[in-house]
Amino acid sequence: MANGRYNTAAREAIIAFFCANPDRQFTADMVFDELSRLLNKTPGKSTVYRLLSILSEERVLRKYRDGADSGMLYQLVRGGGCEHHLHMKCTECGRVYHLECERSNDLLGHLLDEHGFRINSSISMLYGECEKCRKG
Amino acid sequence: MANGRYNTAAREAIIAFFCANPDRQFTADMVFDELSRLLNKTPGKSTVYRLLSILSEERVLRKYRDGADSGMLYQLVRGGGCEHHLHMKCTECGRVYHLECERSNDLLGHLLDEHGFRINSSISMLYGECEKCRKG
DNA sequence: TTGCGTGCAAAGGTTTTGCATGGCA
DNA sequence: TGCCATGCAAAACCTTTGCACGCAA
Repeated sequence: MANGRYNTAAREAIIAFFCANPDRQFTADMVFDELSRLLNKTPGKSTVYRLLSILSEERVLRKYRDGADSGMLYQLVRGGGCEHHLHMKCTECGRVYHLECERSNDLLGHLLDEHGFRINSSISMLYGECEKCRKG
Repeated sequence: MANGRYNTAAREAIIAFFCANPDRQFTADMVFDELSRLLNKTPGKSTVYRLLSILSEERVLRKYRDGADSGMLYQLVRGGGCEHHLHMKCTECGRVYHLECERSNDLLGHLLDEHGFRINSSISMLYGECEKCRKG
């Protein structure tokens, strides 16, 4: 590989798994369980932890915590532009929505201009219920 | 006490400590260290953990995690109304600001009416730099 | 052939829990 | 007096790390 890393089965499987679930996030344990189901030969848990850390450093994944109970969570980093809009995570289904609407960006400008707060969108998260879950 | 709990020195000291620092948040370890400095007789660490959990259940404190590295954090719950506005935490100084401005609330209404998202303000947090920290 | 990747087991840090004792009301 | 609170130590949990071996390029 270009970056001085080898392209192994475990690495490919993890990337493929996250790409198949771009708007969801998983703990190391959940990834481990999924790989166990998908692959014949399951990588060890420490390999999963190591790959998740490496992929986070490479900015392929985002690593964060969420709420009071969870362990570390990992999610695929979207192509680009996420630093320019807010995100909202549904507390029911866990999906993350990109709030790429003008009103959200207006607020960020207002907070900077009038309140002096420079919000870092890529690490901020709003929580609530999405439409599907509210009406479901 | 009214809620079937006893009012002990450790409990009072923890509440007093958080009341003295209403806009900051602490790990159990930090609370333990502070109490060690403030009190002659320091409560054990497990007592600190237990009291922090109990106070969180009683909604005196809020218990949450933050970012990729931190342990559990605890912060005093403000008197009321926090469920009606957004909050912003400065990544430099750690202070939490209450965004009780019309524009923030407009956004919440917009997200509900136009996008179907019902944001839960009390568990959402924006991160960024506050004016003081930006200007050094 | 070189050096990164992997698995296992052990270590590390944080938080919780069991149990006997101590203290509030 | 009856519960709740506390301290200590052990357990539980999640994540990282050391080391020897395996495998990609």
